[in-house]
Amino acid sequence: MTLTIYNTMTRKKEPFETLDPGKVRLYVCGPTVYDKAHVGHAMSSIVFDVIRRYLEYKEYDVQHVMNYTDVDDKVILRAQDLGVDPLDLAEQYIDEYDQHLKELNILPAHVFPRVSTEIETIISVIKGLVDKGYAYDVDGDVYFRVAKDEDYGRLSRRVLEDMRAGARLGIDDRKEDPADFALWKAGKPGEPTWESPWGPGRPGWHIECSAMSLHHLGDQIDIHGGGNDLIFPHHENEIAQSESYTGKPFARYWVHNGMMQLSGEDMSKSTGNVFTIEQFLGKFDADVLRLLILNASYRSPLTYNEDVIEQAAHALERLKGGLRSASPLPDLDPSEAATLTQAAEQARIGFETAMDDDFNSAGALGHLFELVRAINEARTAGIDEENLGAAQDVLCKLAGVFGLSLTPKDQLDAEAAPFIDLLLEIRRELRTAKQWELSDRIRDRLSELGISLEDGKGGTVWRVH
RNA sequence: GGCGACGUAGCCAAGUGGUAAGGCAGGGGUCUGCAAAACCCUUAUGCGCGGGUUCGAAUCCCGCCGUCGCCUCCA
Repeated sequence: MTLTIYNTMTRKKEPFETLDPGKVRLYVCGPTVYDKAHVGHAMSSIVFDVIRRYLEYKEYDVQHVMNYTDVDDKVILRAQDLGVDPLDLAEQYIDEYDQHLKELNILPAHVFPRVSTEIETIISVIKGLVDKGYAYDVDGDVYFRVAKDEDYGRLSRRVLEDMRAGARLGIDDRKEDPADFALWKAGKPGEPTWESPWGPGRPGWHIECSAMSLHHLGDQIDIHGGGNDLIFPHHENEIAQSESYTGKPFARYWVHNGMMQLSGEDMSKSTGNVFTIEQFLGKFDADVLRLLILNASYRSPLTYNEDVIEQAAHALERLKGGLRSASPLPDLDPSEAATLTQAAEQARIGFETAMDDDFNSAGALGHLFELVRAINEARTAGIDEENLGAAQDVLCKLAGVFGLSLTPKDQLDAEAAPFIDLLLEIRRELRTAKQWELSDRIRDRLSELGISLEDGKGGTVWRVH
């Protein structure tokens, strides 16, 4: 089966072909670290994590780079407000985001470059652009000469003329063209600055990604990702910079995730202000956020509200339910095993077919649930552990492509288990004696403490809910 | 104003020409002492509205209505 990927550049799904066979160079634009990260940032990281996991599932060797923008207007402004050093502030949020990536079970990129550690490359790229006539300096600033790039605007399908007419900010008449953008900004007091051929200053926003991608992945990459809010101007400008500098096509596939709908007062009410990743993880499992995202197309805007979170939480319970252990019965119809094996195989094929179609995770998820049902049916029929386990392995492997851990919530201390078992033992005797009131009280009280009891044919099992 | 998305059941959502996946919620049932979980049945003759093309349309075309994003701060 062939993987097809929607390419923002062509606005079409295209068969996926890599520059080097079996190897994928993946660059994803990471956050500007000026504040706590919110679930929208998590969405982007999760989307590209799943893309990476699926590529690796298909046995591609993926080289993944994600940057942190630690030098930027927003960081500087925020630091000035707080009266702290901008780089320290950035460092703090980078640490936090690193932690979030772990908690969200996102595979770490192979390289996490930052502006502050890539100044050398950035300056040499800017220098190259100036030498080739694609950039010019004015009073310590360096601007990209948009007019010199005849392809400018082809990713966002914008016409240069319209952009000039629509220029909103005060026109800076030191620029040759209102559409020209900054590669290097002359330093101002209180800002972090570095020495450069144009005097002390700092990089503009767009140049960092061109430079980092070039530095860590080479002149050309397979996939460049980010939120669709970055298409213009950020990615458009990256293309202009990179291609003007190398003279080669930059990224083969431009992949953009849709925005999580977070703005507006209605939204803050409906979510109880669970916006930051920290807040979300304080209340819900990381798998819930994954499921919420994977249930929809990565390219579409995503509804984010309390209902949807609840639904995802319930859906997660159902998925986990598929992993419960067998309760084998002796008089099993032998065809059950064959039926289950076939269901697992169908789920695998369905999953891959969906994912091959531009990472259709919602379609793929449907196949996971179908497998869960088949597993549950087989368990009810009394299938043996080995056959059930084989199907559950398929479920886990496919769920793993989604980065779902499906692990139970923080299990109680191991010390609690014997006491729960003791209560169950007493309850069993009470039930034998038909002391329903007392036995139900144990069940109800345990439930309040977060332990669910399930009375089955083989006895009572408990789990944390 | 320019560019671009989207509108499928109570909610989320897949599905780009062949007769509507999946999840959540709801209803009925099996199991159970009662529950829970699980399983079975059930919930859109219908895909924003109106036309058109076609043997056949959620899917293609035209118009209208509505929601949203971007237009040099943004994952």
